[in-house]
Amino acid sequence: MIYDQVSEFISQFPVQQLERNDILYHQDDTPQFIYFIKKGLVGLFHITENGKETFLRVFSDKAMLGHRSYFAEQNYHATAICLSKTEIIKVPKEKCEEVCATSPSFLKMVLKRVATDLAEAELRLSHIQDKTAKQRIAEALLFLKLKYPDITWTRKEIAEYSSSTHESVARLMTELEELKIIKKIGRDFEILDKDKLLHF
Amino acid sequence: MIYDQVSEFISQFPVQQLERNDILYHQDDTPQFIYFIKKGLVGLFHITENGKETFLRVFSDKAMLGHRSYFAEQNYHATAICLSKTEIIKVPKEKCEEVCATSPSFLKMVLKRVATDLAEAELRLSHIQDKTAKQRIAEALLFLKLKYPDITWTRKEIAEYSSSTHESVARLMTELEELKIIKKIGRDFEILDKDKLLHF
DNA sequence: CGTTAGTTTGAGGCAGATCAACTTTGGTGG
DNA sequence: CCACCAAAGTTGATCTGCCTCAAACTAACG
Repeated sequence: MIYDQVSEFISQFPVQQLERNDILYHQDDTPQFIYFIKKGLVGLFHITENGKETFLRVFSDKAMLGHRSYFAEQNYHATAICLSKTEIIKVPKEKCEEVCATSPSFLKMVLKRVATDLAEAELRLSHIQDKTAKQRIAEALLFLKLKYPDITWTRKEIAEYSSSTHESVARLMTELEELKIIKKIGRDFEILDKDKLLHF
Repeated sequence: MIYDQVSEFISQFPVQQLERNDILYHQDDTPQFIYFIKKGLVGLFHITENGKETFLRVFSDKAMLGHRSYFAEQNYHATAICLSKTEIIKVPKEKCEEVCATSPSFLKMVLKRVATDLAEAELRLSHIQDKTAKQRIAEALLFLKLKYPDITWTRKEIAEYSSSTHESVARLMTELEELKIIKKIGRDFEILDKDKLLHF
């Protein structure tokens, strides 16, 4: 775990309290920090010229973010937005160089993380060809709700994660409720039958 | 450049001659080597259960491959296939550990490469939502032909790179020829008007 | 040449995006 | 604590891009 490895080091930096919808950094900005989540949830979203959003990654407790751009030596390719109350530690990028220099195992862990994320992104790419929108939405419901059960995911977020639209998500959720596979609770929902949802 | 950095080290390993369609490694296999291309072209393809192929990455002279799986400590998530006559150097993975241990700058360069590829994959994901199949095919034609002009790309390869079908590629190419934007030459083609193709 | 992998073209169908109108939810401020 | 209202969700109707299937053609290599 990267966080545990560097927890002592990052404890020297102040913790910042953020609310839902607060922005850590904007697409196209130049990296100044690497961020660590002490507690909370952050989403990474890419926005195209004509306003289409794609939900790229989720970060939760002890996750690091901003590292991809930093190590690629690029501006941020996406925007990081808080999905809940979140406690963040910002490490100035100059300090990161110190860590990289002193701890080669840190680099190796970051590389492992990024290499894993690359496979995930490429498999999602392949997935889009292969599965119907309904299947992708079903999988997004499973992934988001099982992994992050405390968040009331909006239809829009689910759609942007599954490469679909909020209308299609609403329609499928109605269908899934009739089949007793999920149960809607206000704007939230719970999963009643994992297996049926997985093999939908 | 990673290759130049390690060229002396890898020169101790034999060069292997491969032909078009030869396979470097198969999806799901466990990594045993890291591969360096001395000369030639290799494509990385993911195949889903029901046989849909996605063209993930292209590797040319001096490129490294197999590193993602090695550093993620995963089996290969895709298959590497030669797109032309290719000279390959295979470095056993035990030897890689030596390099990583002795050369921290090597790790940093690999991390930069993988972090860059991650952005590219995620932007392609976002792209699929945003652009029509025609636009994506036009961009694939540009990318593949301008960057690797000596290859006669098949319609299938272009389709798998642009998340489309070989029929749609053929149709668009006919249309683009009528508009004098490209010119078909046997199975190959050349680009007559870059700008029009880019803004199609 | 003959063979086969690759290409082209047509016809048809449908998944799911889009647009629009209406309802519900849940936070907030009086 | 309730009333309000903006944001989120629902549902219907429509429309079309492009995928799929099929069949005929042709380039290129041995």
